[in-house]
Amino acid sequence: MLTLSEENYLKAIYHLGKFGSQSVSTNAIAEQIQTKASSVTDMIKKLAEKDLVNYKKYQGATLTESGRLTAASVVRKHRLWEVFLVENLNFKWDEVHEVAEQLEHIKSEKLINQLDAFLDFPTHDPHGDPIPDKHGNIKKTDKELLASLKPSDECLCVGVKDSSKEFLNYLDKNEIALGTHFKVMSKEDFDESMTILINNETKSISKTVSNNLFVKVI
Amino acid sequence: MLTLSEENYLKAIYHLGKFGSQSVSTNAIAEQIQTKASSVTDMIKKLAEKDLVNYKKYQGATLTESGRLTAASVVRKHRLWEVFLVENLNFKWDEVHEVAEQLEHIKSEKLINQLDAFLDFPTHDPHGDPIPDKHGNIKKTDKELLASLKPSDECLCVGVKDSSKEFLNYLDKNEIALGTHFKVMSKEDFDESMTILINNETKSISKTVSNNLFVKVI
DNA sequence: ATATATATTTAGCCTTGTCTAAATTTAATT
DNA sequence: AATTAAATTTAGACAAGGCTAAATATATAT
Ligand SMILES: [Mn+2]
Ligand SMILES: [Mn+2]
Ligand SMILES: [Mn+2]
Ligand SMILES: [Mn+2]
Repeated sequence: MLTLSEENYLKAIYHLGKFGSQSVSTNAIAEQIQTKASSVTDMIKKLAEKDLVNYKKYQGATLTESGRLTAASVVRKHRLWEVFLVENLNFKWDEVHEVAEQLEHIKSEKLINQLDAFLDFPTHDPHGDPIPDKHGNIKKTDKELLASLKPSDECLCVGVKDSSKEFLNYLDKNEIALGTHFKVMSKEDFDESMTILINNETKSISKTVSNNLFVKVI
Repeated sequence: MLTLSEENYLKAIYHLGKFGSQSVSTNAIAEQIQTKASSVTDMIKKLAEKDLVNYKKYQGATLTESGRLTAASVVRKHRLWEVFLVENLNFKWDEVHEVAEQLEHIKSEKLINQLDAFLDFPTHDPHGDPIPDKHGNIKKTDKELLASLKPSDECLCVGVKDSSKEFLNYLDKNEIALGTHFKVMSKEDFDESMTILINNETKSISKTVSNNLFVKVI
């Protein structure tokens, strides 16, 4: 059975290295987990010992199959809890993350599978991120960044790349949520800002924003 | 903010010493928490430092008001989660405790208050134990041990004193649950076993059993 | 190819919470 | 009251997980 700390390291590698398939640097993990590189080295060694990561000195780490499965399970729990908080406990999408960071470490097969059923087997969390199934598989839907669209393109908002409180609050203020319909009106060459039509209102959004919104073209 | 371990020590004192009002011995805490007396001494000192317990060498510990409130909050969370697991996630009353032991340490005011509302403000957990309100108060209902009743007394089962898996399984097997109606038919002088009427069936139960069932006389 | 900068690892220390063994205090018996 | 037993505390050690500073390896720039 893994500790909370070990689970967090596996999750970091999972997120930073394409589900753990790509090598992730010590520094990147330290940044993600808000710790020091030296602590990361220690922990990676321990995880390698337990056959959860592949590690070669100075070459970063990837997840083993066992490590990937564990990380996916933690992510699954995180996202299912986020759904529960929003759907049943009146949390807003910018309030769920910290609590889910705690709940994702609760150990009970039955709990998570029953929660999954209770929520009617959701496929995505409140930020549009896919929920791994109990075998760690995610079926990836095709989505792209709003920034990549051209004038006259229409799409639905299906996810956020940055799910920081600040960005989510910005979206709330501008009445942008999952499912919101966008039509690209124009794109400024100078700074790549966009004018888009939302609910019959035109709004100008910066490149930073369009680069952090996932959409599905329709 | 307290650690998981500190919370568990406070809870132990709360449970062993009448909500922490009575002095609890080092050994009793060690037994409850499954640790060694020397570890308890260390932790009690730390909690006294933080003004959560009153401690005098060799005299055991009581909870301060602050400690009592914290302990009650942990117990509140534990019991609310138990209700959730039984009511919404298909857990049986003998399956909830271990998971609640983990969930009780999740830190979020909003989470627990929303959970309380979601469950419609339950007053008792699946074992009949009262749920403290957000101020740590419990309104105690009058209940007594089945063992104290006399022939011809009738009552409803309102709680279990021992909520071990073994006892709960025994009750399941004998179709005894919260709300079950009992009528005492006779009491054996020799071993204090009782014959009671349950669902029009007479059953003989040992003193051990009648001493662990809380009932409300009607 | 060499020098410099950056990334990573190592070494040594710290805190939390635990343990065992020894010392001390309190409780129980003679 | 003196002795023995039991409970409690102290002393010293350890593992987990973290940190800082120093050493080493890799990457970048001259
Ligand atoms: Mn999240
Ligand atoms: Mn999310
Ligand atoms: Mn319980
Ligand atoms: Mn209970």
